[in-house]
Amino acid sequence: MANLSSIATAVASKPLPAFSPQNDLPVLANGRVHHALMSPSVQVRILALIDETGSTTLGEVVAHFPDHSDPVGAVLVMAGLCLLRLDHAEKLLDANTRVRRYPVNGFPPETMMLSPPEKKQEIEPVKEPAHPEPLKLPASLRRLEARSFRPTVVIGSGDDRRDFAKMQELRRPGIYGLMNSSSLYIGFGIDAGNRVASGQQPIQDIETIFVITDAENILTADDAEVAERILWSRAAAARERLMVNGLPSGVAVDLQRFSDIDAFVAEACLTLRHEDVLFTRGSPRTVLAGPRSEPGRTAPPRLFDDLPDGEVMELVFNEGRVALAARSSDDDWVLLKGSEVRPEVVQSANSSASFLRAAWLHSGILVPSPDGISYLLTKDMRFRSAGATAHFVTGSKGRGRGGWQPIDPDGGFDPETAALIAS
DNA sequence: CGGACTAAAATGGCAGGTGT
DNA sequence: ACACCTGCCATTTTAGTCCG
Repeated sequence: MANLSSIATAVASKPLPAFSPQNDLPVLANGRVHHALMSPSVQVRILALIDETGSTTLGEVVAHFPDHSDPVGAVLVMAGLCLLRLDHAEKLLDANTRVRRYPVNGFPPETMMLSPPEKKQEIEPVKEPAHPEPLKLPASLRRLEARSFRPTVVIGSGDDRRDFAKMQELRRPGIYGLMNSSSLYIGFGIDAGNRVASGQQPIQDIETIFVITDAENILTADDAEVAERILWSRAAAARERLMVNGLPSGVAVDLQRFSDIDAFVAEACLTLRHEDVLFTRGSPRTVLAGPRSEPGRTAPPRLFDDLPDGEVMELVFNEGRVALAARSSDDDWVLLKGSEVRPEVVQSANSSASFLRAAWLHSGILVPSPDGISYLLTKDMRFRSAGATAHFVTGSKGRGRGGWQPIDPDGGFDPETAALIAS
């Protein structure tokens, strides 16, 4: 359930980080940087220096602060809070190192920077290896990269949607949800924060908005579109609210990337559950796992040797691969389990062909065949047209209604047919 | 801020080209 | 002759922009 009071409680219960001169961690609060090297006037003078021409250099900063013990340190403190950015910070710092606001016309993300330890991830300019030890590995060992994405979930009320554009960590590819008491809109944006703040409002009386971005900002726009389709499916399957928009299209994606993005979305869903926002029904495990497939996609269960409803059609393609589908009507096709699916997808194919391969391999609906040259469908899956079914199976366009030939399910001109249907 | 309008993109279908 | 791929098209859906 959407419960704003619970959100407020969660925020209020978080202890404010204590900032003291002894504490080396800089803190941004009420628009002001608190740190031993900073004072309000130093902060304002540095920013003014940058704003004169859009950038300045460390040399100019030093020249303008003859009375300051460590003006460069002050700049680094602000850079550490993502208020400033140093060009080519990976090189040696010198008087020519250029300093700008972060990222371009960035505005301090205001109240959102209250947890400096989290922000450490984004500190590019300050090169201080936090964990020097773990970097060294014995030659005999190899470190495996864990999955790549880590969600940041930010939530607010519909009335405050403009504020989402003020957070730099939301000004990047991400996904979002707009909720009122009965409906939910799932969307994605290349600039998620801005999209929420100034985009069209597709539903009435929005009470709650949440935005999910990647903490390391390595989620690309394409990844975000994949995440959008995954989140939509999860929310639709949860049946807690009416989905305003239809199934997003997603983009082409491979299995490993899909799995990484699914894990990213799963973690965000679990977070929303903990805050009592969405995904509150069922067990946490169910929330993490998500649905096996998109709602309405799985056909009704069929017993081992039951024949499917409708006319059974056969598609032979690609050097003898065979797929079977039951056609109930022109817009209701069920691809039967056991059907072969070509692993490859042609370049001109629509995104769904590759997306569904990845999604169904991920959930076990599609498995490699024993001989390894095809995928096999393990469940009856529903499609909206003959062309879409063929498109998925062959991984290519061009096989419309005509590719499917009726067969006689009771008997067979092909002895393998019955086994294929029943398998 | 939000509704109305416009632009852009995705979908499924199909004709036609290409290679075997 | 056949299977398969590409690219175009009409239609539908979604995103973006303007303006009161």
